[in-house]
Amino acid sequence: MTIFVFMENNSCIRQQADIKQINRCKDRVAELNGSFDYLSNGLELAGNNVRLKILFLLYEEKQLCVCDLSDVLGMTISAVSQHLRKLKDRKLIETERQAQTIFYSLTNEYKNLLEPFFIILDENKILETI
Amino acid sequence: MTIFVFMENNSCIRQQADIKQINRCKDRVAELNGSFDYLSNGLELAGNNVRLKILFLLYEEKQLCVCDLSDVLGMTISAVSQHLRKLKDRKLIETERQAQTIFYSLTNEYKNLLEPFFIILDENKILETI
DNA sequence: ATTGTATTTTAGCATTTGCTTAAATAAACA
DNA sequence: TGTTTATTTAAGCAAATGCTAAAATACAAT
Repeated sequence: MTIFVFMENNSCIRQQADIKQINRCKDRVAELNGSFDYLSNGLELAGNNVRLKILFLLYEEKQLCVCDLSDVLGMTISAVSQHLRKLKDRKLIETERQAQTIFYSLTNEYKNLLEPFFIILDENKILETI
Repeated sequence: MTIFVFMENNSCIRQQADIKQINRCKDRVAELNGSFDYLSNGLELAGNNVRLKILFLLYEEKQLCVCDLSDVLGMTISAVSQHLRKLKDRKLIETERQAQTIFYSLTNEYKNLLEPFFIILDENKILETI
């Protein structure tokens, strides 16, 4: 049985396009599609300035409540709560109730994933890294 | 000279709040403020599913043009071009013209910063890492 | 049961995002 | 010089985001 693989250049207008390269890229994107979704799902939330601070503070302090965070960040409790909800919905953080206070902490999953950044941040070495 | 540091709990309503902890957090946020800005600036863009793919493809292939990317991603050239513009405006990528084709590539700065993620993605080990 | 404390949720609104389609540039080449 | 090729830009629009202010919920303590 012969399988014909037509590597025609049907959408890229560029005439000198490297069709092998393009097909390699297509395969790669298809192969890693789930990982892209997972990663962008997390980075989308971590990319917000306020939420990045929240995530980092939880990394450093292990656990904090909305009220602590609203104080630290100088924001409304309601605003912070809404950020926490997004982070919780997507499993970046989890909750534990202690009496009347609800403490938030990083899930292990995302602690591991975001750690490379937190280490850089922790040492304030952003400018050295780049 | 004596400096009085009033550690009153003036905004967090929670009565048992750990004021030392809150002040430590406030100092940390103030100290790392520039780094938070820098990092969220990049992650905000990398957090988009399409742009994450673009960044990763540039990481793997060294350089690609809009047309290649539009083909690989199955998107309009215009749509991809607008993503590339954002990435270029914020210095995540840079351009080099070769004849009629404009090639995009990662800046060293962000190649280093995003590398931890790309390595995980590259090996498709997201599920092992977390 | 009632009050107080901690937090979430809802509705509303201005702003931003990401796309589409169409028009505009920019440089190579006949 | 005009045409082709590669790409960007602009206008427009639906959907998403992030906040405020007000109302609702959850649990503790009396």
